[in-house]
Amino acid sequence: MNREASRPVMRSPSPTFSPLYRQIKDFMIKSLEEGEWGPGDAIPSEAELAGRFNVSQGTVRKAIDEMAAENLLVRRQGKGTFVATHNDPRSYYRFLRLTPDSGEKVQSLSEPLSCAVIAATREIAAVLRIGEGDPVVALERLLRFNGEPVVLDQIYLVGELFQGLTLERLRGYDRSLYSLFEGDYGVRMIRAEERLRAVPADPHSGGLLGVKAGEPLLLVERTAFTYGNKPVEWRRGFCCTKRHHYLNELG
Amino acid sequence: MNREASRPVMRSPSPTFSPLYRQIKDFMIKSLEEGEWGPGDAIPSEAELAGRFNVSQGTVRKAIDEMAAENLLVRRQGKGTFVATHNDPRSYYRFLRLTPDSGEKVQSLSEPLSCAVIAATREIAAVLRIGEGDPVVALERLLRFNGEPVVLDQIYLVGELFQGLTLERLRGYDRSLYSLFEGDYGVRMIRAEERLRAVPADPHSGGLLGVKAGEPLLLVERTAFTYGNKPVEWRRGFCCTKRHHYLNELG
DNA sequence: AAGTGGTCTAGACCACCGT
DNA sequence: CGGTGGTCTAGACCACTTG
Repeated sequence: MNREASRPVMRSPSPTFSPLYRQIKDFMIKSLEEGEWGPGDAIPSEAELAGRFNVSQGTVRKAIDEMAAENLLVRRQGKGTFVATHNDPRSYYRFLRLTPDSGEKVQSLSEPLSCAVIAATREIAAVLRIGEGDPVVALERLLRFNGEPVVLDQIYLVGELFQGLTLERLRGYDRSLYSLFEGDYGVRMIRAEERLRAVPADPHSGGLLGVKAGEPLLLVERTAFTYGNKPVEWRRGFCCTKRHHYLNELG
Repeated sequence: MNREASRPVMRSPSPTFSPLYRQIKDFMIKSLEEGEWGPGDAIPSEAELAGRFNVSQGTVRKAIDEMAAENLLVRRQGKGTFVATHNDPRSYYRFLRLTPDSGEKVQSLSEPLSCAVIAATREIAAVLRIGEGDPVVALERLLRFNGEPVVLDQIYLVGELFQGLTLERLRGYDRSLYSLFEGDYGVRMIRAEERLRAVPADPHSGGLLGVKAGEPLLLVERTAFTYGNKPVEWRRGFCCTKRHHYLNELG
């Protein structure tokens, strides 16, 4: 990547052209994917990377800027640039949009109910892009806000990636699920899509959330992706929205 | 803003320090607020602005970059930089998250039902930060997807800003409401917050949406803001989510 | 060809963090 | 103090649009 001979650079009239900073970004993302730099680690300094890629600091900077905007990296002035991690208060609630109507900050607590390996149904297989019948870790958990049950989550994970996950392990963990996934299985969630609907409570979910069957619940279906846009989690969350709501910012 | 004498710049050990590019950004936002550059207009070129502010092009560029990231401006290579507008297919559905389950693109059509000036209730006044009893334009409309009624919106607008809005005007308009607000009243929505809940249908909304009273509807409450974070619209949307859902991307 | 935004460089200096 | 990211400059050249 320099002005001289040794460049993977593709210049000008080429359909596959991409600017230097993007090539560098792609390379760095690959480094993240391959675990060369792990969550929480400091990556090399801008000057170091500029030297390594034989480009100016400004070009490295632009690559890092984009990755920071995508929450892949976190910059800290004077200290360095770090691989983002769910094991960090700052990004702890990045994927949790449910909040109390009162606006207060309350403590949320996850109560795991069950955890088992099952065979992927056709629906699960389609979402996770695996084969029907392939192993899937299915877990159910109740999310409480200040002790009050608010969300019942039914979570399905690509079995291949989460072998050995048990109810005991989940029970002994006090941080977010994604923090555990990242730490124990090296699977980092970087993006998710959620689909929301209003549905009537069934006896099972209603019972756990303290609402009568037939009463409205907010159903949040989430597909979560790791590097390379690979879906690794599908979950259904049944939310009681009597005293809580799903908050979304439209930019 | 130069290295010489004539600068509003505040340097170094100052609690109110802000970098040059941010001062330029603030100045440009003020220009937008004051209508100096209207929606759809081209703003001066980067070189022109650099000369005007007496800074380098890179500094202006950084200011514009941020504004483009916030959807205030739109860059078009070779043509110029333009003030964002809702009257533009590209940003037409920027605030509409409801989509058919099938994933098809379908035509949505707004059917205005009523439009009147009312006195702000305590709740409306609080959200819009106006006085209780102040004039508010209240309008109700039905949103159809492929003819099928899907959303009933109850919309409240700061009366002072939307004087003279009538049902006839709404009926004769085929683009988005925000496009009309921007064109007829010079009020541009730049940001919104939505709060979602599941609620039982009442006879009124249920009737219009074709669901029985008591059946679950998705309630979307939106507060929309114009420049300076000023709330100018509050709306409640009752959505039938039998064949549609609210889609959200979590970055 | 002229004008716009997009990329890249080389170098300067500042702000912040740790030792 | 040295090392990090953050800001800013001046100038070069490329890519895209329009006339």
